[in-house]
Amino acid sequence: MKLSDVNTEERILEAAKTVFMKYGLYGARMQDIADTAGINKALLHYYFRNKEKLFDHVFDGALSKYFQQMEVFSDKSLPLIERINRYIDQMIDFLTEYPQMSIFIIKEISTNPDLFHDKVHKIKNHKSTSLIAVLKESIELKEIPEIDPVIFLMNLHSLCAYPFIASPIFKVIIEKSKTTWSDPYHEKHKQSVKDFVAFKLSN
Amino acid sequence: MKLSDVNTEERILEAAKTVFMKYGLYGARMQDIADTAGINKALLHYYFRNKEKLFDHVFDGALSKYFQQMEVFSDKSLPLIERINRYIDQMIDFLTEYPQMSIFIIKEISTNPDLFHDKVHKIKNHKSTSLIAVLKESIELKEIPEIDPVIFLMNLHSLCAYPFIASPIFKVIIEKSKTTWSDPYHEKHKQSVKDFVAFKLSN
DNA sequence: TTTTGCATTAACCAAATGGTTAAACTAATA
DNA sequence: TATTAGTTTAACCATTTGGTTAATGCAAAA
Repeated sequence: MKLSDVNTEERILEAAKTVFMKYGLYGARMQDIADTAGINKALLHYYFRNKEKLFDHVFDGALSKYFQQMEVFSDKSLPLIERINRYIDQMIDFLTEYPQMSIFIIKEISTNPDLFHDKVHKIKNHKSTSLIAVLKESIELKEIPEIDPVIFLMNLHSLCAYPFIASPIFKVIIEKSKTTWSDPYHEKHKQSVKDFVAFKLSN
Repeated sequence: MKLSDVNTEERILEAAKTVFMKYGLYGARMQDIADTAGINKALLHYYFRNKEKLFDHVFDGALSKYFQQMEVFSDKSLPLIERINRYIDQMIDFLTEYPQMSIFIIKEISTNPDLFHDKVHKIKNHKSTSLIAVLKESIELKEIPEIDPVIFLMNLHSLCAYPFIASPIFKVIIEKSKTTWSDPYHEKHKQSVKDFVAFKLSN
């Protein structure tokens, strides 16, 4: 086995990630991925039998990283609000690093919902305690007000993820009314979500 | 001119809307649109020179309808909170009717941000008073707390639109913890956003 | 009825694209 | 050095796809 083995596969996956994230499954071109990786197109098919196999690798990786962010909900050593606040920090940091992630996942899922169903189930089984269950428990223990856990989860995700998804729209809407959407807003964004959580969960 | 003229063009646009919304510019197939409209593929190019022209028609229509929802912000005859609450009702009703709308617009914009910039500018000029400006004014008049208008606008949009965008994800996450995401949640969703607004804008 | 001009279609084309093949290269191994 | 087995490539193939063309249909005008 040559040393370049790992290297080539790595480079392919990195290139695939970039191209798939930008154009999606349909829009991505194998030639584009090959060029980005600096290799021959046939070599793609040598390492990954076909486009779908390659896509699956990228997509699974993205999906698993995405859901990985939610594991903090299960950390029983922390108070509920603290868990959620950490999730907010983590998730927003994560999305700052991979701003295309949400839109990429959603794009593919909305185009092909069937395929998605199985994949999430496999991942979901790893972390047994979901936020919904945790919330229900806390409500029963009267630790938090009687909110609807599903609505709350939805609102929480919305506040975290949507700004990254819709940033091209916001950039235009906001226009010159403020400077670039960058660092200062990053923290303000986090805080606004935390405020929302505090508002919803305080007695 | 035959009567069927208008009819055919209508049917093409309707079909194009359906197919483009589902697959996006890249993924949509002219043959698919033709089949959906029940006509020959060549007829598409007779009415709309090429794919992009046809897409533009659909996209422009979608974009204009989308931004049209925000016109209520300019209605000076209503108190600010009332305007925003109406916007929430309108927007969520609108997205309930066209659940693919947000993801469609965002998908295309994120793939092709340049083209988008001009289009919004044309539309934006029509409604002079944006929510940001209105908020700034109200803050100066001490009618509402000193919130960051951009953050607020972002949060508001997030809460309204994201649930529709991410509904495939939520459907899986929620799973059997609740029944289908439908009518009862529709109103609950609206109310949760209104609660957020009340929380943010009340002194 | 004949003509005219738009509407519609079947057949076709060129380019793009995912994928294959057979040959060439390369570095260990015998 | 010769062999072997994995790696990489150029050339090629079949299919898909946006788009064209030339012929046909058809309703109103002449």
